[in-house]
Amino acid sequence: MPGTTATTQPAPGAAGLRERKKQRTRDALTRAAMELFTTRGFERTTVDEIAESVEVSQRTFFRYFSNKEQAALAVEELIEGHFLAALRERPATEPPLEALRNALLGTWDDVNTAIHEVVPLDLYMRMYQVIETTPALLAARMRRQAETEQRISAEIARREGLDPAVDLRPRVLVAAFGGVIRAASGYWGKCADDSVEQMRRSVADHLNTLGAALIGGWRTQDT
Amino acid sequence: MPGTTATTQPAPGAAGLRERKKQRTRDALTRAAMELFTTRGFERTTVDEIAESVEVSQRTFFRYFSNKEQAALAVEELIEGHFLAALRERPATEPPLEALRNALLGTWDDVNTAIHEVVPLDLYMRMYQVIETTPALLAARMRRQAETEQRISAEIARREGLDPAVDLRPRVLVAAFGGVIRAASGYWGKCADDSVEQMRRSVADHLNTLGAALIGGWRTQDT
DNA sequence: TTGTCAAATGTCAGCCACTGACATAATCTC
DNA sequence: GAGATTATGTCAGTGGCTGACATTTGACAA
Repeated sequence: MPGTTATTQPAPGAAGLRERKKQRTRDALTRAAMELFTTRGFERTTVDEIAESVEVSQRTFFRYFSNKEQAALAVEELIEGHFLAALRERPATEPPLEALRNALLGTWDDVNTAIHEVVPLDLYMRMYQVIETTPALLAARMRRQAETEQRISAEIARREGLDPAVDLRPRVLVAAFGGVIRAASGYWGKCADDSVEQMRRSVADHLNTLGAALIGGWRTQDT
Repeated sequence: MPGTTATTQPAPGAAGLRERKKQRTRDALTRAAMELFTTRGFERTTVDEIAESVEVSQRTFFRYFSNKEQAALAVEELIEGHFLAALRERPATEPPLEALRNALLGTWDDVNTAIHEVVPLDLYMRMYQVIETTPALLAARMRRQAETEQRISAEIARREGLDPAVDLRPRVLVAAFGGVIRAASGYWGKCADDSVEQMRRSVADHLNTLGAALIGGWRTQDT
């Protein structure tokens, strides 16, 4: 297999040639996949076609992606990875919802540039539409999101010094947070020509609404 | 295809012989599938094996279930169907979260008997474990849950006279509600010998917690 | 009962996602 | 440059899923 190069963490600057080559084929594969998915549709694109267009064997494709869906969701995975990293670096003094909010809005630009290193933005936007209308992709996405929410909850619980097995508040908060994101991006997806900047504002607004209901610290003793 | 007999709505008493036969094979298939999945595991069970154990062709299996996952999630689908029906019948005077809560707790027993008409309860409980540990099933489940949450949000919005495209509160509330359910059932799944009754209590408790933050009506003018 | 229609099932051929095993070729390390 | 690592190609095979068509089975009326 192509070593365990996490999709979310491209090697810093210049690792060995081998690593750089792997990163290139991975990017080429995701890009080719997205290109094909957006033109021909997800199910009407075969893995062989993707592999062929990068001049790589089908087997190699499956060494980079455990399945066809993963290639389609590579960018979203990248985004969530960035978000999680940002969250971990929020100062411990911020109350939960504020940390989530700031992590999201604070890395918005970083994320955009990171995406752009792999695919042009409009390709990603078209891909977004395909995902929204392809059952297999929706399922795969939901699953990943559930996993991510799990990790986020764990991080929130850690920050607040709670036992996530007992106290459900982190989970509930994150579920609500996720709900806002999903609702907002669902809305965004429908207005085809909305800019990314607009979405940022939209999300920010909705998060404010949520805040009214859930904001505030949970710590028993305050520092 | 075997007509559009909704899985969630078994014919009342005695429809034609044809209908009854269909229902019987459908139940037999789900039961056989669950039996095999719980003993052999999901991926190590082939559709041919399921079909064969009911003495039906593989093709017929796929006329009842659009894919292997659906057979594994048939019971959960049944449950969510019941819940949604119950929600629609809650009096319009109840505020949102209370309606959700009452719909859930009020149909608990109905649901249990409905399940029992198809499979023994302990089989369902074992199946629950399998789902929790099988990626493909988690993905399929998440997807269905997302769809259900969507429908629930729509119903809440309707009750409250809100436009779901504009006002995100229904979505957020339902997301939080779903988060509680998922967290509670996740917890339930881990304590192998917990009774269903215990879970009912657990869910009820956690919903109370949530209530403190979100309960109350949203209507602009109260009746 | 019987004839007719519609719906359910079986059979068969085929596509495609995905995997294990082994051979080959490209980097890395010294 | 030799030898250890690691990525890639090739090949054969399994299994999910579908379309097409023939066959059976229950529904309904004459």
